[in-house]
Amino acid sequence: MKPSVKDNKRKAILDAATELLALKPTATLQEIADHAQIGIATLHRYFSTRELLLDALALNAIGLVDEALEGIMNDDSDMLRFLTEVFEALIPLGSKMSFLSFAASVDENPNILAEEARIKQPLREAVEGWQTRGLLNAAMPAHWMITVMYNLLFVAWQEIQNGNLAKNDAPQLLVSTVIQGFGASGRSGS
Amino acid sequence: MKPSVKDNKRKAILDAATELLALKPTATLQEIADHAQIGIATLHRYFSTRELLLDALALNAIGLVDEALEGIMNDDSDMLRFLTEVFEALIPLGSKMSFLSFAASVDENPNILAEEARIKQPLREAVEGWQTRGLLNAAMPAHWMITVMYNLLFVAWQEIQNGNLAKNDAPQLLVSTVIQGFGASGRSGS
DNA sequence: AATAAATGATAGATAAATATATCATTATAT
DNA sequence: ATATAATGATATATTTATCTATCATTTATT
Repeated sequence: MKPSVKDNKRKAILDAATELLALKPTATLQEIADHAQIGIATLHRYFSTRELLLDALALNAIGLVDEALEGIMNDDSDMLRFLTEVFEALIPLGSKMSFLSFAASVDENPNILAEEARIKQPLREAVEGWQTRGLLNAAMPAHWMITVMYNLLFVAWQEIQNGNLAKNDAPQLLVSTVIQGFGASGRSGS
Repeated sequence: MKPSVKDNKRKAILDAATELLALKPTATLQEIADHAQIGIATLHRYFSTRELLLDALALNAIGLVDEALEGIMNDDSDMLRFLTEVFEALIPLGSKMSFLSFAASVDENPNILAEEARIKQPLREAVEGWQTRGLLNAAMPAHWMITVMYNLLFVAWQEIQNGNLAKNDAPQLLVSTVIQGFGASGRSGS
């Protein structure tokens, strides 16, 4: 069951491709091969068509998110800790998240749309639980909160790439942003 | 100085093209023409090459944002009102905002990058002022706040398009999200 | 070291997108 | 109503991207 060297290379290609396509969705196969530092012939050996590559990218992203969320259980006791762990796990996957939302909606692939909804389930259930408990604003639609959080994962990833945000600061900043907002800590309303 | 009928059509094409490209950056000229409900020959008459079309899209987006922000002055007295007005003005331009950030970074067009920074200036100055006054969290990087707000403009626009969010609810929801976050209204941090 | 597998560069073929040109039809203006 | 301008459909050419095939070189295996 150990991943072969070929599997590793395949994963490296997928990672590089996702990274580039998240920033430049119109990248050609040649550009993708360059970014992955391989010849275009090799790229074709691993993924015979662009369409197959895109499908593999989506499946890879889903698998990585599943893997990252594995083991992060919500014991319903400590919301901030749970959120921090989720963000720590998912920020490095920012480009994958972004690609997923885009590619899935673009390709209208129902399979991938379903998977995308599935991987959002844990966070959705957690949010709804916290709303019931009065920890989160019950008047705000849960769907909006989820959407915002997943989008901010990509924003954070991008800011890290651009050198505007320290990797280690990102999870806390995200938690603070979504829970408290930008308001001064004491009070916030008018 | 009145816009001619041809200018109006030109703008209509730009609007339709932005809308489509924001959702599907890989759209072909044929798809853009279809979405704008014109023949591809007419599209070529207005914009002779794809590159010229993309440049025009960026310039149009910048002009619309300028126009939308015109007249919204920050009197430094009422942060929530100012933010609400900015969001009311910019949410309908969500697809333009999104296209701008993407196209500019993709094309590496320095002109557009500069304009993009310029249209963010008013909000940046306002945020920094509010931080000084203690209305906003001074420990949070202003750059992060601006980036988040501009990204959420597109998210809100998208949610409206998808039918998940009422147009009239969006500005308030955005203000609430960025100022208070998702926390229950009373208190938020641990 | 010898063998097998994988790679990259390159060339060529196919397919797709973009760009140009023509013409009949529709809309607009006067 | 007529003339002018704009449009859309279509055909064609050109460019670009994708895909396939070949072969020498590099890398891995034993």
